Amino acid sequence: MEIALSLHKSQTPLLGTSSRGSLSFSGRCFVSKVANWSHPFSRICCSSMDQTLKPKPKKVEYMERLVTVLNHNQIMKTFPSRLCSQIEKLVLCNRYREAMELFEILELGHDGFDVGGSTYDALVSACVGLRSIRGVKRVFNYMINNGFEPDLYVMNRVLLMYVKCGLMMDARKLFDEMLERDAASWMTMIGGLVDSGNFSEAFRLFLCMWEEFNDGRSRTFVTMIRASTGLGFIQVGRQIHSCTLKRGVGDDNFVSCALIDMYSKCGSIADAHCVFDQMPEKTTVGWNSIIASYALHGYSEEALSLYYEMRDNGATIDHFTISIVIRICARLASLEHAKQAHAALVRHGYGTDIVANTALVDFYSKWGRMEDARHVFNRMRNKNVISWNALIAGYGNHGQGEEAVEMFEQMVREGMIPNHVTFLAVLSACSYSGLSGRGWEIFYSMSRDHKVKPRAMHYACMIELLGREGLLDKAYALIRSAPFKPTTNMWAALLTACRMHENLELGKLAAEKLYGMEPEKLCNYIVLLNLYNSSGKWNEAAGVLQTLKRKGLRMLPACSWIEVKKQPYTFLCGDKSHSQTKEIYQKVDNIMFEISRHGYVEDNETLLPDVDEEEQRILKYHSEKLAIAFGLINTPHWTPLQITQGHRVCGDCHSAIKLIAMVTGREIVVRDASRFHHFRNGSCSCGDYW
DNA sequence: GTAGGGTTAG
Repeated sequence: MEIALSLHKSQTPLLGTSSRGSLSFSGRCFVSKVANWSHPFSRICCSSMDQTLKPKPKKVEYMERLVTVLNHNQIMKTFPSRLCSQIEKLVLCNRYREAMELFEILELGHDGFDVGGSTYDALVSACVGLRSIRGVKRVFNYMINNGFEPDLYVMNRVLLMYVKCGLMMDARKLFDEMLERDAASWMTMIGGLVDSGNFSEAFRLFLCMWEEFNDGRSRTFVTMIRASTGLGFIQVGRQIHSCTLKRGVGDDNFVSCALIDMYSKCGSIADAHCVFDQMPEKTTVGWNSIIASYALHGYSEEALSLYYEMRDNGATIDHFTISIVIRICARLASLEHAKQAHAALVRHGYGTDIVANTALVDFYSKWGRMEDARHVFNRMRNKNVISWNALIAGYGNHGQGEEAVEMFEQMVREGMIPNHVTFLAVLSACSYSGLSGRGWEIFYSMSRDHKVKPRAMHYACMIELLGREGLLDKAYALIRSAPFKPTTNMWAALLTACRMHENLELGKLAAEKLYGMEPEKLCNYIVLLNLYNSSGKWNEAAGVLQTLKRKGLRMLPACSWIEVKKQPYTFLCGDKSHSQTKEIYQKVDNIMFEISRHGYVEDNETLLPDVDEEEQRILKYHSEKLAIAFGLINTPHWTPLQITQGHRVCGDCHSAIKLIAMVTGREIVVRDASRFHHFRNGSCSCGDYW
């Protein structure tokens, strides 16, 4: 075995092999007669996915009547075998629900009829397809009651079903109890561990398996490459990579794609590209993997040009490709490319794909084009929790808090189970829109009604909500009442609220907590500095400045850029390097004059009170303002301006841009690394997000 | 002879 792994010390020792050839875990041996095991099922509660299989009273009546009629009929003698062949046919064409309905007739009318291996196999397949624990329990009970000894194949299928349903405890129990195991049993179990995020355990089992089966087929390595990706240790991934080369499966398409993904997620885009270059045949999945890799590392333009290269090379574009491209467009704020991707989605026949459509909802939501987002969402035939979350977050981030709450309520009514992201979206929507009462109701309902434990982010939302209302003591009390150690997000929310409401004492406390946790983070000091400045506490402000100096923390010059005719133009604060400098400055001055008539008052609060007058003058020419002026001069009046900033928008700029959007009638989208700020006709709906 | 594998969305 070529792989040497250093796993976490707290792990229990490796599996041992008992004299009977079965594995023992933690000293306990789980060998028992397979036919007797009914316990894995007895503890299983019915999955919600089983609802459709639950016979309705009327349906039972109908079935019983049907069976009674059949019992009185001569057909009865030949009927079960016909039923079986019908079940197998239905499973072959993926009509699992109907297959299980026929099985119900068997259960009701033919208990005692041993249907035979192939039908059991088909029935387990149907349950796997339906992810139905209750179904497999029924099939298995029928099997055991009729004296059928499940063979290895059927056992593997049941194991797979547990794994696919995420019931890893049951899967493990079954796996331990299996008298016979082959490579498929091992890799099903290991794959399940990888899917459930238990990567080190997956490696432990893999090492055990390797002693028993030296299974060097490509699909085994693919699973272990995924495990390396999950572990995040590139060295482990490299060792698996070298194993694939030694075994001669390094060129396998599946292996290559898994490797591209692994190298990219472990931080090496160069290695990922190297694997891609060496692929003998560049498949769609290969292209998708490399495009996604570039996108993951923030190389959006490169990713997009790879997509065009893929298209030009005649590779098949699939729904994965389009989903990735839409995501890239969201990051580039490129409406034009996104529209093309939307069209390609429909043209290639993936108009109903849930992931691609969710990516579109997300794209339009990020852009603040909520009508478009809603339109795509409404047309989706299938929606999952992520689709709902994207829409709710969209409404929330663009100031439509009531719509966000409404969608949340509709989601719950329709039986979709909200997760922690849903609550983050709806709570921050309540916070931004000042829906305090509703926010609290939802916060309390999280663990009570939806069994979702509030995390630090949810607390931070509530602290922000209280902070906006000026209820700073309550916000502080909430921090102290949290059942975990308060995080930086929570203190930062309190500090921001203190700055907003000029509460020096609490602000100082929050800032000190933050200094302890993030001593090198500049913005924590700046917020306190501004709080001191606005309260006229010059000595304290000077103290903060001294701390900054001592720590060598400096403000980086702000930088923003705008794309005009596919060409990006970059501006620094007070930048004079551009050839149109004169016009740009004139435009900024004009706009400033214009918006001052609409109530804009320049914020004279400066971060560095000791800079001279000339510098002060330059500092007011924020990079965003210059970029917007450039955009106003060089783009047609109907196009929205997309400004990207390398920093967080400051309060002064924020109100200025809002007013510029109003007086010029232009739509302005300002985005930073993680989120969009959207301004349209003077209404702004953005807030800080973590 | 069957089953276990890669890429996408908040």
